[in-house]
Amino acid sequence: MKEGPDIARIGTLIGDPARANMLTALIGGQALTATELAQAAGVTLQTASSHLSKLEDGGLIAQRKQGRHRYFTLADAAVGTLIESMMGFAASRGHLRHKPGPKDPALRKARVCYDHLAGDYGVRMLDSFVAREVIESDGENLKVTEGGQGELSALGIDIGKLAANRRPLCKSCLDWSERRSHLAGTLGKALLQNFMEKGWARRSLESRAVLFTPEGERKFLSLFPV
Amino acid sequence: MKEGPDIARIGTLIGDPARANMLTALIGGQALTATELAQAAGVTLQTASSHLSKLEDGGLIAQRKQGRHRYFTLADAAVGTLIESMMGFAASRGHLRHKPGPKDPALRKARVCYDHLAGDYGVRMLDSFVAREVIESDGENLKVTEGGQGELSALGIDIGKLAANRRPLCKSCLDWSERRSHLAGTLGKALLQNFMEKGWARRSLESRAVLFTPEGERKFLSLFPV
DNA sequence: TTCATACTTCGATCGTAACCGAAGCATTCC
DNA sequence: GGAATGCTTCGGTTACGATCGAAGTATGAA
Repeated sequence: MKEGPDIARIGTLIGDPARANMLTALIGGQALTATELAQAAGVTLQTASSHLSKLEDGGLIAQRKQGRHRYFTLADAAVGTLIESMMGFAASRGHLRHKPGPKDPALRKARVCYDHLAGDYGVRMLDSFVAREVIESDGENLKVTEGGQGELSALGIDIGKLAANRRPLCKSCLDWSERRSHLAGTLGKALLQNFMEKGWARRSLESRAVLFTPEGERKFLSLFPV
Repeated sequence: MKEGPDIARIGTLIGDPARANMLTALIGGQALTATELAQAAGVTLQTASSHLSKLEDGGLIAQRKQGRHRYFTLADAAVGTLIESMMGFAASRGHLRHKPGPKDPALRKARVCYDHLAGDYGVRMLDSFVAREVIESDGENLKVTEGGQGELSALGIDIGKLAANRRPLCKSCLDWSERRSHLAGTLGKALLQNFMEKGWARRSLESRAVLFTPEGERKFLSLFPV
């Protein structure tokens, strides 16, 4: 009867809260097991299994067997782009899931986006890298410049080791609170880890907020000027 | 519990076939009444009314009362962009709604996209306009050039009259079969109308296909070379 | 071999939302 | 005024899918 692409089908796939949680858990780019995804979605393993097979049938995710684990990832970059654009759109309509509260400002300031830094500070860091030509952004993709490698290793980041990983080194990730991009990928992960190892910041126990110490905040801000 | 934008909510809104049909009917940019949308969705007026209020609550559509009619439109351009990107994505996963059949090639060749020409011929026309600098495309948006106005009026298109309309003159619309843009807006509508008035083409009665006569096809192809 | 872990499949329950008939407003036409 | 049109609201039915317990399969460890 009707012609054209079936947007209702992918709408339905994304429309279930459990599946939406799984997909958002996967936009970090890391492969996750069924058990981890069940936990992220807040459902039992059986239910998660059913959701995962639906997402796979729909072409949104892919799985890779490894021993007795099954690692799930987004099928390709297009899925991540779609999810991110939907997040931006949802945010623009005021469809947020969090209840406004005292911890909200902290979340907007700095929080974990799966494994890397997001929020105001995350955006600021990427902006600063681009302004100082440590990272160059040719349209969509991000790349560490030749000169940038030295600056990063001065911070204690071993680029060569990170590049060996199959997960992309740099990735831009749309920030729903700032509506701008921040740095994801293994470099984004390594940087956040670096800050925590130096004692500049630690993860909040109750939420995804990243809490900076006074000294850590001072160093971070001077390291990444606007 | 969870933070971030609620993509599940807009997923659910788009995920219902009736609502998806309504939204796709609206991407042409024209305002439609509840009755027209009910017909497009294939449901009764009561059901349509319920869907429309949900879409409005979700910020996807807007309504305007006019006499005893209510005209519905997409809330803004961002909604159109989202729907189009979802259509492109759905097509890339092979989620099409039409049953493959004899009329399928005809649809890919030329069809109506609400009120303008889409498919291979639609893409070809826009490409040709851009190549000959009748229309210029600065990134996302389309604009008729100074020199282009003469060429269009030679075809029998009165640009001044079209520009008076509140609906945008030029609009690019992503083609799900070609995965490239074609020309929408009042100009796109006027051109298709023009072809049909000249007897070059007519709409198929069973589907959205546009059927060219042998002579019309010859003229069209020579008018819009690749 | 036996046990443990990781996950899928089956089966049954349950809640929600899509659906339409009927009735209720609002606006316009005669 | 009354009738017709356009749409919304209400109420009740129905169907689909999300959920989880229990059982089944596969891989790895002891």
